Amino acid sequence: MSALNLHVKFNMELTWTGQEAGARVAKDRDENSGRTGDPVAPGAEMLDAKLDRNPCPFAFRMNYMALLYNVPLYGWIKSDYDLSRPEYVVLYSLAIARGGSSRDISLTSGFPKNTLSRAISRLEKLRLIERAAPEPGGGRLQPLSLTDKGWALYNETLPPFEAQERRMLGALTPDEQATLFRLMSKVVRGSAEWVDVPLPEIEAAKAGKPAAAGGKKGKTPT
Amino acid sequence: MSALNLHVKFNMELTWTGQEAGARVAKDRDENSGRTGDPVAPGAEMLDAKLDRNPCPFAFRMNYMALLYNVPLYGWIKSDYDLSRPEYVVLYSLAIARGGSSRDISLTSGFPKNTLSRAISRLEKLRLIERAAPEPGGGRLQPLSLTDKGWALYNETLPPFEAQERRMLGALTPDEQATLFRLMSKVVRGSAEWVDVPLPEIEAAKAGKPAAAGGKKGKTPT
DNA sequence: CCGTTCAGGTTCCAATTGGAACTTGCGCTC
DNA sequence: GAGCGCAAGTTCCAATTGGAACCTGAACGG
Repeated sequence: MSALNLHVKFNMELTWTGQEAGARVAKDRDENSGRTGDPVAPGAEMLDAKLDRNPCPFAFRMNYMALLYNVPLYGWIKSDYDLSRPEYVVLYSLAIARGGSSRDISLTSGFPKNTLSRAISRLEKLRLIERAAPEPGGGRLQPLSLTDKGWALYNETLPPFEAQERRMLGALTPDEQATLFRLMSKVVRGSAEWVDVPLPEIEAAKAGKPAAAGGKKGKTPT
Repeated sequence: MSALNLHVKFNMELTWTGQEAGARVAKDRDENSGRTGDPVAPGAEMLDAKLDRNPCPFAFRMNYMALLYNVPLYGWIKSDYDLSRPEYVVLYSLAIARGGSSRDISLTSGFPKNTLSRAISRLEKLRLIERAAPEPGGGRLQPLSLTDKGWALYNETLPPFEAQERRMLGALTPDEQATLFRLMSKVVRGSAEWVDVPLPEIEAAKAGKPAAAGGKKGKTPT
């Protein structure tokens, strides 16, 4: 991740339609450059396209918002604290749920366990977290927790994360914020119903066309 | 990204409070294992913590939802079509906004331009996209577009993306979906106001503590 | 026109990543 | 209470990634 400083002005401009229906993008300044004194932000047309003519408008918004949030914050954590994103995620996760294990963090953050293993080792070496003795009934899980130093770092770095969140939500009224919050909660909670059910559409695609390019593990059931 | 098959059951259990206030996590089966016939999903406690006791509840939901969506879909694209995520993003972007350039895709997807350069080269080699002659007034921008083969691949792979989106929104009524959609749009559109304004909280932190660990470019203004 | 600036795109290379195989120790069964 | 299976965590290594430097051609000013 890197760039991301769109200025986003809504310009409509749907000139030049190719052969099929739909809009074209190309350059932005176009007819404006040197004429209208209104410099359209670069990439604005594709942004509009992705917002307005997207078969997955929800997914795009979601990913774009994640970008807006994560890029500046983790960039800052990296440059000012020299912690990678997985490392900071571990720290953050333990601040919220002390005693959590690598597995828990993996399941709630999506990072693979080897990446987390490394992150945890480094944080431990930096004396930001520590491993407790495994719980009696808890299998091989290693309960982790923040050291005082870890807590200090967490407390020191939290405000910008909160601020960015507030800033993003600033476009909404308090009521709207509450609604957004409620609906997103519903989606997340609802995901329990289907997370481990494979998408029928994918199964169908696989059945019809058993692994396209190369077809690594070309299983062709039926 | 890899795992992600939580079953999410709401179990409350706030036993064992450390020294400070707050909840602990550790293992899940805990008192249940072998007793209650209700196997709590692994990681459920940390999930609950991240949902209920998170200073950035909005950001978590956002990232978690992105995970739910992206992991299975891009995993499938990788295994069945041997395209990386940036590669598929290029394809998708051009399907929506034909004639777009690498720069546009970078700005709307967050991938750095060298990653996209590679992705574009590969897609071109695979005859999925092609570069058009640069537009007259468009600087050095390379307008890109899908080949017939590219369109075919896009049309073939789109349904699961749409299906996953529908599945995620399945927890909401149509009205709620419309609301969620409206609010997310507002947040994204509103971001134009602040994307390139550095977070005051970060600036303050930098001023007070000029680059912590190591302090790569230790600028100490004032 | 010619030089300078600027930005889109490419290349280089070191660092990070993550799939896969492996290790280890709990907990279950016989 | 010995063996087995399972899953948490680690290690290995090849592939991907992305920061930084670079290249190149358009646009602009003289």
